[in-house]
Amino acid sequence: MKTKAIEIVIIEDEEDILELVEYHLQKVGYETIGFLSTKGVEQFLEEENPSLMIIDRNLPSYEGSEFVFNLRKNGYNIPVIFLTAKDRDEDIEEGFIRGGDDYITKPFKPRELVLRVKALLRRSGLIFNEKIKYRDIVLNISNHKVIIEDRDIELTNLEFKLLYTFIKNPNIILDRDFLRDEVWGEDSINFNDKTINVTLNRLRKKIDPMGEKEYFIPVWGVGYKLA
Amino acid sequence: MKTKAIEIVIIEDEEDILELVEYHLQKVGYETIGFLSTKGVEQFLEEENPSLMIIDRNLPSYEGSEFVFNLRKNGYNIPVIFLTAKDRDEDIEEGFIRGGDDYITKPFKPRELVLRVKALLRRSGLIFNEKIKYRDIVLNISNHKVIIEDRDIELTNLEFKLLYTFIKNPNIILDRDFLRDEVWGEDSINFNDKTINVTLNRLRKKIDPMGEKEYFIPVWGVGYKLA
DNA sequence: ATGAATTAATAACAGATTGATAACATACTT
DNA sequence: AAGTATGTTATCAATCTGTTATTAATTCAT
Repeated sequence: MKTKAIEIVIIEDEEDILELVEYHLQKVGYETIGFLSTKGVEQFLEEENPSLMIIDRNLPSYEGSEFVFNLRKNGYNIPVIFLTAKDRDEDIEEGFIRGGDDYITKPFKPRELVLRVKALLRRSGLIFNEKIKYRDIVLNISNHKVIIEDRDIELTNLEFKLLYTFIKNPNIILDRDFLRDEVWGEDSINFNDKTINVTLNRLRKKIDPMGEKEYFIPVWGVGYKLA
Repeated sequence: MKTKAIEIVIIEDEEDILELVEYHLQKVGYETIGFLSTKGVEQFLEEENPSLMIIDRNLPSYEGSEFVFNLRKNGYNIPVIFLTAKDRDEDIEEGFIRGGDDYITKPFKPRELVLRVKALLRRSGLIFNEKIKYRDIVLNISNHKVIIEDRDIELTNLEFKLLYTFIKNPNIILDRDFLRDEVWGEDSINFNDKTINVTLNRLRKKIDPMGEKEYFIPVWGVGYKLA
């Protein structure tokens, strides 16, 4: 599983605030890059593809929300949080209308900022929780451990990927093509029909040896569904 | 193709606030459904797959953020906005930690609420369970589930495709050639006249065992019509 | 209106397709 | 090279689905 570092752009002309924000974000593991103005930011977005942007509105030479509006117009879809002293109702509305995803007013609480960043990243599909839970299954993404009812269960890499795929899409029928692409990769050639059956069965045996949980419901002629 | 309305669930025990929120959301074109407590909400989510949820925290019998936490545990990934009077720093943090996407404190500004809803919907615009309704039939395309009057009905893949075809074309006479092409595929060769009859009958038995609904009207010598 | 002809509904059966499982073979890791 | 992980094949079991046969309903000509 690929764990790409998450990089966050912060645009803020007051250096002490910039440092404060960077400090708190770095503390929880994000990479940050600060700008004192919007200058050079667009080029940076183009080259680096950062995951999120935090931007002040009162910036020298280019008002923050206008800058975001222009980014959106140019097709940039990066998640944006405004962090600004402009706190009138109209200001906040303007922030959203011009393409912001969240709006935090100064003075701000660092922990709330971090949580809002995390929530927005999660909703944007850029991070996943290190742990995912479904029914009584707990998946620990970082160490590939699976815990079910306080029992540690060892899964192979393939089995883990398969289970992870289902837990990301619970209650949805995943057809065999999708599973093949997602778990085995799109370039898997000469893919045997039964490979999925067998792998899924090995997974079933491990996470539910008694066969009483009915995690995976076969959908005849289509695929499986995690119930 | 008909654009699916966006449906928003609001859980709020103070009726005047509930009405106020519904009013403002409806004004900008969203469908809303209000609940005075969390009772029945989970079942509703299962059946209707609404696009977003707004929830108070001080609710009778079930604290809002705990409810959301439990939803997340059960695999529901619906975007959630807390709308609550609980405004201490720890409350807000808790809201995000338990799975909220946004947190608005009362008293709130209706226009900001609407904008935050819109922003969150835009950012979430990933996969929503597609569902189609006709009369009292609810088809969930993503899990092939059929719900009729609160009853889950199991259909085979073929039966589902057949029903889906009719629900896509309600009140229109579908002739046998069309049904064959659509459900069985254009390359189906040596197609027996009676196959459609039998399959349709099996479907009828399952979705209307008492035979009182008259979903499918036979059109003599032509095909069938979903009434 | 009546009965023959045509089509639809229904039940029962059979074959075909698919899934589950075990056993084996190969590939991969260390 | 040993041990694990994964893919392949074969067999069995489950469940769909198509066919056929029979009965019921509808149309149409008389």
